[in-house]
Amino acid sequence: MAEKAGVSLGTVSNAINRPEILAPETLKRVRKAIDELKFIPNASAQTLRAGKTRILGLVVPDISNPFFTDLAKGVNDAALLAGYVVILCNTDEDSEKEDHYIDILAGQNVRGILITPAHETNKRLNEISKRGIGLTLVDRPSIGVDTCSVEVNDAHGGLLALEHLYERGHRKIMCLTGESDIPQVAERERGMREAISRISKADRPTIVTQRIPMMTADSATTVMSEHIAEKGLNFTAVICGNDLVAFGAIRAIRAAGYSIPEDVSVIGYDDIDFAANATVPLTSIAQPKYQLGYAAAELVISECENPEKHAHQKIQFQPHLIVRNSTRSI
Amino acid sequence: MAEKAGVSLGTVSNAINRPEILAPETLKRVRKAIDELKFIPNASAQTLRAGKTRILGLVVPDISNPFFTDLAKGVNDAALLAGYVVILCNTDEDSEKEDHYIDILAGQNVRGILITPAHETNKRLNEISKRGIGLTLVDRPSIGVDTCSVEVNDAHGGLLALEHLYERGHRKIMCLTGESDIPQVAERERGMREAISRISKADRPTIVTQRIPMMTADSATTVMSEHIAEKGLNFTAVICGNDLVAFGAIRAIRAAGYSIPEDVSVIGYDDIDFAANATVPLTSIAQPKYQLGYAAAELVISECENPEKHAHQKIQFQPHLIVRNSTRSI
DNA sequence: CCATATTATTGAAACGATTTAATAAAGAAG
DNA sequence: CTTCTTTATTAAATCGTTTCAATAATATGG
Repeated sequence: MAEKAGVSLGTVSNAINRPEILAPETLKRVRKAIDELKFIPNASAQTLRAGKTRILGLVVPDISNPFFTDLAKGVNDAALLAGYVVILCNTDEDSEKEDHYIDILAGQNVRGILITPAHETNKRLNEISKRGIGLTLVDRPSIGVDTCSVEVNDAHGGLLALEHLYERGHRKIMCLTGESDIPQVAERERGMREAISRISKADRPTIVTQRIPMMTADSATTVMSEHIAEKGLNFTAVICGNDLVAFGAIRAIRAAGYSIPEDVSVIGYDDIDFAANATVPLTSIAQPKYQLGYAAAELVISECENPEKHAHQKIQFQPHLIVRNSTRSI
Repeated sequence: MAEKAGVSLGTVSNAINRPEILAPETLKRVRKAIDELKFIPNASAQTLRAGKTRILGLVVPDISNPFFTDLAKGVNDAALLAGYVVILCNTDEDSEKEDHYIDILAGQNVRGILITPAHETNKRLNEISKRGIGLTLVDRPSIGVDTCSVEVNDAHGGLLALEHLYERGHRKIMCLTGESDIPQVAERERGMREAISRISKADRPTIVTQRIPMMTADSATTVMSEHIAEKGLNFTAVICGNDLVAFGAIRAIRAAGYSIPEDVSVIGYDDIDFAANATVPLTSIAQPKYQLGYAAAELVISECENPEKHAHQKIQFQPHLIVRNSTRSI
């Protein structure tokens, strides 16, 4: 240690953390020694003593999905500004991997965790808070857990999608989405039902729901192909769980010899950057991805820095419809 | 602490790290207590004792680019397998941000750093190694720095692109790419020159190089629009720095009233997932993105775990051409 | 049945910082 | 010249783990 300056290590600590209490002359001497020895405090020791790091954990189901990429960017930027750093955890929608990562993050003493749980709210989440780790749910409502959350009005998104198709004359609509234990999926379906209930009974469209195991293009292609093979094209429009799913569905529909939007209208969700550049520019429900991440990071950080006077809050953004060429009137 | 099992903390440590030396009965008891108390070892304390963390830093210029997303996924997966965790740093191609992140990572005592430097090799990189932090260059040759590197044969990629266009009759080719201080950009141009040199002198195509400040779609659109406005369409094909740049270029070309591939052939680089689903499915040079990240992570980890008998190595992958609809014969 | 070898567990030191209480030195007041 | 403040510095405790030497318990052999 830097007692090359002829002082005790307590004084060194003071020189770094409370320079004002040192005699100017001593301070100068210590600083010189610090410089000469290129002394850099050991973060682990500091953490161990203080019990808190400046690390956040971000747990997402699929970092390949540009939605989460943009979100992660928002988180990173907000974190950097506050002097935090982010550990990225990709779960591939696998609950076990999710749990494993949560344990690792807890072990790393992260100060806060931002998570989009892959499935229904994870039991482990309660333990996180109990451990004194900040927690914010991202793009998920906070049901059953007492935390902050940042979400988008999914019911409204579902409603927008359905109304759009209804107005264009579609009466047989497929909903190609994830498992119903995903709160978000459930919410959007609720919004769709709400939209339907507003329509006069005689004219109500029928919905055929097709669930896919993973929210990826490949998964969507497989399920859609099977559906068409078994039941034919028993719909004129598809509402997809996200844009990747929409791309996958389009691929399958085309492979079966149909065209978009001539034979089938397709609507995506998230409005990722590529939606505009897709083979058929994709009609989609836009969400403020970057802002979602940014706001979420600000929330956990505020919780971390001021745990006692922190009140959990829920920020909700509104989605909106972007009409492009993948949907048309019939 | 978990002396609920009625053992000393030394025994708990043994139960976790060298279970074979414990009496089976004791082991069972300790494990039960660990479960019940949801005990997770404190990484800071472990780190303090061991003098080393199990954290890697990944520094990339643009996490929004699916190329880096896939790469990051590879890094994460390899890291998870070895019990490491990854801090993600996005620099937006900004050297200052890059330096700042490197300092932060050093302060966090990361065990190793994986970096794709935005510009010419960063001076700070030498300091990293000196500090005993593992270092591997990703998707960049290691010039001037003594490290491991994982790269793709960029010269060959450039050659493939040029040969493809030459074979299809293109003789006036634009190269829309980044600053020449990016080694990768330089390498690809070298490959293109090599391809040209193989062609009989009379028939050699001319190359007009247009550099863009950032490797993003927006940046490409701006530069391409300006070029067309000033000089008209003085080329029949464009070789782009990456697929995002290609999308941006296509947007500008279309906005100017031309069609792809009728008026201009466009070739991208990276073959990101969306290349196949793009408005015009994009011809591109494919790189093994995930493997690149995976291999890089394995390299740093091996360096970290065995610093003394580690020999720096350079892994090189080969790119290959994927022909789609954005290029055609003239 | 004792001595020795073997196995299982424990106690204490160490890692590197922060922090608090204690001490030493200097200055002011009586 | 004491005594009391004030200021500057230090010694020691602490954080949660790992590790090694020491001890206790059990088994083996003579």
